Amino acid sequence: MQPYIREEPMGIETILEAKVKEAVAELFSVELPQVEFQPTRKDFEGDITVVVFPMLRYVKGNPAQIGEQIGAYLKDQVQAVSGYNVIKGFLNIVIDDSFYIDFFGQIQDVADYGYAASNDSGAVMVEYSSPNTNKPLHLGHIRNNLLGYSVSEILKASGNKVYKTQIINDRGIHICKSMLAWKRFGNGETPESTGLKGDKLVGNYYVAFDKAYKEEIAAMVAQGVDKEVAEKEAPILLEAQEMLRKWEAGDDEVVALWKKMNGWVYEGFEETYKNLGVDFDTLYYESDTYLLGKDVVAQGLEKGVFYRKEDGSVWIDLTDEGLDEKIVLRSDGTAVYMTQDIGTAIQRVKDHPDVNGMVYTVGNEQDYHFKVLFLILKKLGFSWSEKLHHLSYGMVDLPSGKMKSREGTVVDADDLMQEMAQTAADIAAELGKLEDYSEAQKRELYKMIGLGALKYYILKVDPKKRILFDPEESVDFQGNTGPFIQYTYARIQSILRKAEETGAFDEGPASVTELHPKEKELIKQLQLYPETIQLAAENYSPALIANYTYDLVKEFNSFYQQVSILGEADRTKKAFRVKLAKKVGEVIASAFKLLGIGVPERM
RNA sequence: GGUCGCGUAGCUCAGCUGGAUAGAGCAUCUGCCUUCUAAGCAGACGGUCGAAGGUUCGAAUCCUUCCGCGAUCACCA
Repeated sequence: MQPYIREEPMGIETILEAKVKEAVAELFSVELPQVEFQPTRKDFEGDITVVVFPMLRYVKGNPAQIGEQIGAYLKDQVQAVSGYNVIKGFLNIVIDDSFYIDFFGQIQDVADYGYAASNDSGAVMVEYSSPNTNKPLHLGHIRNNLLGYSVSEILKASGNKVYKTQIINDRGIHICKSMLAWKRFGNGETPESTGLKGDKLVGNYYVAFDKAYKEEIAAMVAQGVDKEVAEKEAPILLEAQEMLRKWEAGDDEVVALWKKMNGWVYEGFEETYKNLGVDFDTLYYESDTYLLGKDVVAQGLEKGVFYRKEDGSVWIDLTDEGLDEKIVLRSDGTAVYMTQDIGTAIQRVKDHPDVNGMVYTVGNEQDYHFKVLFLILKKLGFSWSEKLHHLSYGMVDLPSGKMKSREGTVVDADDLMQEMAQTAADIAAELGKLEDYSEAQKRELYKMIGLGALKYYILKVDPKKRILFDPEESVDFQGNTGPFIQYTYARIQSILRKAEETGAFDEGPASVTELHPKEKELIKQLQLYPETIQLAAENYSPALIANYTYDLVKEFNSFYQQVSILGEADRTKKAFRVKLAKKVGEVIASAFKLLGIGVPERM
């Protein structure tokens, strides 16, 4: 989406900042570098508050008195200021209803209100998901996908061009383990023959490998072999390693099996991504990129960024930066993880020359890796290295501890989504809702609500905090939740349908001249949407969007409860309230779109 | 042990570059469906912001130390 360029309505802060400076210059002959504002607390009269204390560095005197003088000046000089009061060092300013009415008039027909005009600073590539292909996706991947997708949407809304990407870890010892186990124990099973999703089938063999491996170790230990030796020399492990060597050598049989099983996994992943509602613009495969980066290492050696040890391995010394020495090429000349990531980053810019920044959505267990990666790219002199960001997020843990695929202690992504939809269905049945809907309509709605609950539950938390997920305790559908917000949206749509039928919209151009306090609060909250998007983009934090939306919705429900919309006798007021409700609905839908959550017409 | 992150109500979380009496939801308890959808609204209860120092007119927020939890420090990815 390309937001069109337009004039943003001028915020009250911008106006007041200039006027407060003017007041201080006039009254005290002092230039103020900046003015500090905050929303007025609910227990005081006013809409916006100027904090006087910071001015005391420049203006000598009593804060209450200074506030009083500035207040009087503003009321006299600024049309939008209709009153003020001073409590201690806080100047609370009352903004006239007409200002908010005008503001609403300016935004009510702006379709993509809140979105910034596109900037020209180049595209951002956002990487997320990036799974291994030996097992199905689980709850940890869900957090990763939701964050990556949402941050992409937020960056777009804040004016950036975005490429969504992932690097699929399709090669390595892990997939060889699944392949070997399938070859040994699989009896030719396929997704078709078993009715299993491809990723699930392959994942089962990964577990089967681990079981056989552990049995071999136990048998060897029983025969007196040292445990550590057994772990390294168990025949099944040696065979898997041999398989990896054959793959790297391009062995026909191994490569064919590898293609077949990865193919199954991709079909399974595709289904999961589709259900989860995430997508990608470009894909990278590790099998294509794992050899990249070696030539860059050679260049780095020439430049003196890296150095070679006697055994031939190549390193970078980051001790000056407070980090350690890090290997970038093995003594046998093969690439390590870091080599690959250096090469892949450079490749991405080659493939997409407009890319001027990248976001890596990867768990915080890799904080150190990315710190080093970014530093290396900087030392290699790439201009875009300044604009790399590791979107580091906390792990999703179970009450029993870490999720481990090998041990089967994972919350499966497909199962979880299914359960959430089922919970939504149970609640709807209990409340006796929408009995006139067809089964297909219901199924679609429950999926939307279930996913809304799950996505909101995960995204409302600050990304860097770890999440403890208890499968025994279901995700809430009440209070600060996705369904609560969806429900409010549905209520608004219900009003709009009725307003349409009764023609409540068409009351001519005349607008209200005064606002109900709840209407004023709503417009103030709407005003915050554009800056919230910018803040969320700067901080790579969907949680800010979630919290904003919750505040807006809470405010609307309070308004809805206290003020009649369609029951209002005054036709002008009624039309205004309908339009206000419509705008709130649009912003809810817009904000939820940034979170990747849908909104229902009814629920 | 070194480095990084986190620690706010019984539970889950907000709290922007320091600003007024630290806010929500869940849970518990009270009211509100003959008026636009009660997955809602209004209210009660609940906190030495991990601890101690420091900077400041002012600290949950910044600095130092300590405690607790987690991650990381591989010629693994």
